[in-house]
Amino acid sequence: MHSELYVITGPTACGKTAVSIELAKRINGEIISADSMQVYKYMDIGTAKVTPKEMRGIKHYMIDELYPDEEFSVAIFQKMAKKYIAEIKSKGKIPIIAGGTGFYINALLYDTDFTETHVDTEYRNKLCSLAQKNGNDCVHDMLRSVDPSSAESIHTNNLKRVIRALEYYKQTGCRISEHNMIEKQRKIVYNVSIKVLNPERKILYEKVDARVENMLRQGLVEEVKSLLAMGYHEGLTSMQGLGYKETVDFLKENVSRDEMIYRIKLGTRHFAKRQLTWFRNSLFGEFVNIEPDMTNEDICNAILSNH
RNA sequence: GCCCAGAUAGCUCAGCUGGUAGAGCAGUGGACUGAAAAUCCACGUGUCGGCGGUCCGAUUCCGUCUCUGGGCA
Repeated sequence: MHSELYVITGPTACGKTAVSIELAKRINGEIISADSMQVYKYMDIGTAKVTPKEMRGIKHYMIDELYPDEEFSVAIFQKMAKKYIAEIKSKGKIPIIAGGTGFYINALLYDTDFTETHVDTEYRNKLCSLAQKNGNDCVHDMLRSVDPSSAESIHTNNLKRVIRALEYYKQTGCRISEHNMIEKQRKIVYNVSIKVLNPERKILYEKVDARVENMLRQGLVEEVKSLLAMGYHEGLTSMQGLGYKETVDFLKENVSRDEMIYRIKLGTRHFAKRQLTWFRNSLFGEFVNIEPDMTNEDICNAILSNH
């Protein structure tokens, strides 16, 4: 094993957690979670967070780092993860990045530059209400006038990204399209082995359904109730997570329990599909096909064999 | 047994008075560089239940059969 860093990723419910722990045991590693939701405290069932028992003594980072109302972003993730990589290495151990948020993994591996801007909620809200009043075209036209290239590549209806591009221009005076072009030239800064766990699609979807059923059995609804009781409202980014927003809708009696379950399963399937698109076209990880009868040891062998 | 209503894409259904079909959802592919479990885009041929008949031409009209609801006995 010549890699200084391992990445274990894959679509949700593919079995990353158990495999990464097995790998950590095998190579004397510690795990950094690359997951946009498991960072939050109190959100355990809905995020399928590793339990202390499952960890089997392997130290995990980037889990339970924040309260559900704290700001989190790819930039914060990158900064913290870099720190933890150094920490793990200094102990003579091997860092393993495990998680399904491809965007975060890329930012870390390519060491994307995020130092120039901050979140401007006021400006975002202003643009948002402008779009609501005058239509998405209005805001998109604003972008076209300052950054035609971005306007060209970002669809009018993708308000979030249109707003971010405008925010970037407002704060830096530069076009985000130019910034992105420069950042895209970056090379991976680690000697890393990137593995994408890839079960057959049909089996993956069955696993997703089973996992959702299990979450309900474990008390997802109670978890969401308790978050709401603690004052974490539905508008928070954390509460927009899969399983959380649907459960809030159920508790508000907007949808039936069956409808809630259907939506969580469906949303999770869609999510898994989006993740795979990212892994294929942006992360360029090596896909490891997972057969139903493979044990975690088998999968680790496959991960370690060709490197 | 009789009466009524249905039978159209994987699912739910649209298809004025006949010119071989179209939406939503599902599914698939894609984008993404400080909200990413978010946000956004693209892609719709299927014995129009079976068999006959009328017609230049039937998913559309007629007959009949099968099946599914509902009602009456």
